[in-house]
Amino acid sequence: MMAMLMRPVRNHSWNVTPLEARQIQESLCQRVDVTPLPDLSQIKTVAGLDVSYAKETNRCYAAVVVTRGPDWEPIEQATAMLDATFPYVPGLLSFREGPALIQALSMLKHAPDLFLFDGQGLAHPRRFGLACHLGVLFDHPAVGCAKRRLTGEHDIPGNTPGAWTPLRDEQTNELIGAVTRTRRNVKPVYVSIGHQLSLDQAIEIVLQTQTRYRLPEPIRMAHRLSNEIRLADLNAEDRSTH
DNA sequence: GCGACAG
DNA sequence: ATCTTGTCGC
Repeated sequence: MMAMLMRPVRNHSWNVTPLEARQIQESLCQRVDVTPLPDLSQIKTVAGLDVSYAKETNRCYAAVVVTRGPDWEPIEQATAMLDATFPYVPGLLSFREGPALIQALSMLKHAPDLFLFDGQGLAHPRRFGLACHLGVLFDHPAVGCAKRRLTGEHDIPGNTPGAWTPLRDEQTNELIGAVTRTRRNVKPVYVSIGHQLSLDQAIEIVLQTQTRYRLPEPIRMAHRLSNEIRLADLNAEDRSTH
């Protein structure tokens, strides 16, 4: 029998109301582990994860691409198509994308050393963004790398690759992420802890997996793959309907 | 009531 | 995020 290597060590109902979703976040956020990894150089493979959607059908197309450093060439990929049962609500993204991403991860034959998500981790109103959520469910190292801000205040980082400024909760002054410049003359990205590493290490992962574009290579590849399977699915649907 | 708001 | 053409700039 084939062992399922990538499966959550804990789970919960995904068929919930927005109110219940917030309660789950407030409960699970206590399990986020910000202990630094003992040795970042032991991270050999990074999985980029992303989801695209079909406007009409509301279907989710999840993609995970496992890459190996130092060049971050893809070594394995997996996808999943699932109809969304939850709407997009700022702060509750993981309840929309989570089920499809979990299914895609379950298809992998090799466990990546770390998950890199297209979204926030701790830089979230309840400190439990997508990267924290799946990191905790899989009990696996995870990083959040978002293109836009969800919450927190910050200054603009210097226009030099690697430059970053703290993203803080203005009320508590808590450090929740790092606004990080990956390329000169390009808008910075929002990096935050997902699970089982430090903010410095999360930043380092994003910078190391970045090549010549704004976003880390694993995320770019997952983004492309999710779009590919979506377009393929929509084309197949057209051909069967006509 | 008004503005903000990952994907 | 998706729907969409061309267009400005390195």
